[in-house]
Amino acid sequence: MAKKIDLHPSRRVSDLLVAKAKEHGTLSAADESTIRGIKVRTRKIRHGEDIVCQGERPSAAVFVLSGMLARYHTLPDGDRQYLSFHIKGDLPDIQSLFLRVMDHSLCALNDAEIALLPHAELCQLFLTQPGIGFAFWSLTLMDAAMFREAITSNGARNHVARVAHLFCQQYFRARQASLLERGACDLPLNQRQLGQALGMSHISVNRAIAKIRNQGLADFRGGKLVIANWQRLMRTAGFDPTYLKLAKLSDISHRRFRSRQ
Amino acid sequence: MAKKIDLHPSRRVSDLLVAKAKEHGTLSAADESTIRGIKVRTRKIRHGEDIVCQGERPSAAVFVLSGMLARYHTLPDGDRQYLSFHIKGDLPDIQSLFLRVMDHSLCALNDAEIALLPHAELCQLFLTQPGIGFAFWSLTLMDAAMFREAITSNGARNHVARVAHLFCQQYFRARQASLLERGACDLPLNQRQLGQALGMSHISVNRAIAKIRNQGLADFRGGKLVIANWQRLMRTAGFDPTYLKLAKLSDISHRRFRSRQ
DNA sequence: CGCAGTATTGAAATTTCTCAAGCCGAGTGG
DNA sequence: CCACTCGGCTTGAGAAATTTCAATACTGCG
Repeated sequence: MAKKIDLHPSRRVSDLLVAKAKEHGTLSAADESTIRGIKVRTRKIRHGEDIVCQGERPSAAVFVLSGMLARYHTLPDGDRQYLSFHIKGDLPDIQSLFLRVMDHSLCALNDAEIALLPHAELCQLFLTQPGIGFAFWSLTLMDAAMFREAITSNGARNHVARVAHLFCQQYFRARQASLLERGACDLPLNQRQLGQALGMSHISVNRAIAKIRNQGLADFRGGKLVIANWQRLMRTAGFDPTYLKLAKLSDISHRRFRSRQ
Repeated sequence: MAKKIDLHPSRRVSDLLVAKAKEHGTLSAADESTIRGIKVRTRKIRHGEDIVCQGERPSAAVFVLSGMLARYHTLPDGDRQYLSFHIKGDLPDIQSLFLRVMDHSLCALNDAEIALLPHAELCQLFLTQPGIGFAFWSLTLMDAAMFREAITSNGARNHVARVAHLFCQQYFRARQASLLERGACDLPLNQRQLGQALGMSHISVNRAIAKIRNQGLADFRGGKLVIANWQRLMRTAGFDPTYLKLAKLSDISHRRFRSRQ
């Protein structure tokens, strides 16, 4: 319950946020300084703790600084369906800006640190600098693309491919975020939780992992994912990272400038 | 392939579009007239025809005027995974504005009519009237909420509930769009396609439908969905329409006006 | 009338889940 | 240092769910 509040948000947060926005477009100097002007609070979250719950109406958006967060639905029988996993640099709930209530919850899978970006400030930001708004909009769209991929994975892939696909996605995203450590990345889940993400029993998860391991594709244990053969893993997963690649927005700003003249 | 192009886009399209945007916020007179100023082309699509394909980079967004559209992934083996179904008033691919390439395809399930909104115009619109941008952003967020719900449905619900849930969702949305005809709505899919949406075989779909029918909850045949007992259907589906309800945005504009002063 | 696509049904084959038991490694306390 | 516990991982085997295969109706339409 120790929700420590750090009152002097380090420059680190702004740097990260600017970097994130820059991934999706070129920021003007004004854009950048506006982003740096956002007043953020940081907060430490303990392993397993909920950050926002289904049904709530938060007034700030979460920005992940470290650790891994997950979104999940709570089912009538109390069981969970995990929907997505989030790493440093992600904004897992900007949609809360525009949706009335949370349709799902957000929790920390390990000890994590987040920054809170007040909705009011974000709104203001988007109104005055629509370019920034576009960058954030893009983020929510990639989110949707990941959900689509999950639908397909859970609906149409066999167990091994399903697990392999999740591995690929997490590994790929961790690499994009420079979070790899000697070919490995964190994935602080147990097999049961993996099953709750992939719509399969933990036994099936175990057997799928065993196959992946035995075929020398990857290893996963104790919350660490180690890739052994990336190419073959991608192939058995049917993983195509296109859906994770955002438009550079150079294109968009192009269009923008053109249409302004 | 007869892609008829209607060169005098009726006021009907603008009316619909304005109505759509108004669902999510209050438009100023200026906003409204700007929307009405968008130059649209309308197009008739034939049953089964693709409108945009996976891998393409469209330059206009689709607005559904009549008929039903579907988004789907094409799997390596050529099979399909349907991701969502869209009715009159939907904008099934605004995300194409910001994502580099389509990660999925869009097709017509029956004969349909669409309007094409050029990306350039939309961009321009969002830049000058961010309020409109917010309304459209909201739409993509509800999209994501529907995807989340699909993940949970396909991952955690049994066959009967899964089918029932899809029925509930489509019926609910059709009602919102005033598309009901004496308690029934169109759902121009066969059982096989239903299976490709829900991650189950067409046999299982058939048996699930049979149960739903025998229990007097609903009937589905020949592309028509008739609800017999809405309350009980919702209950067996575990359907909670909260995720389909967008923020009225009165709230957002509130925030906006406040933060401007 | 007959065709083509769709729906329905039964039964076998397969996958997946549930249940149950044993294992392993980390942390704890004697 | 060792016994103990706890959570997570692994494995086997029977039960249940699901898919596949195959055959038979149904329906709208030319």
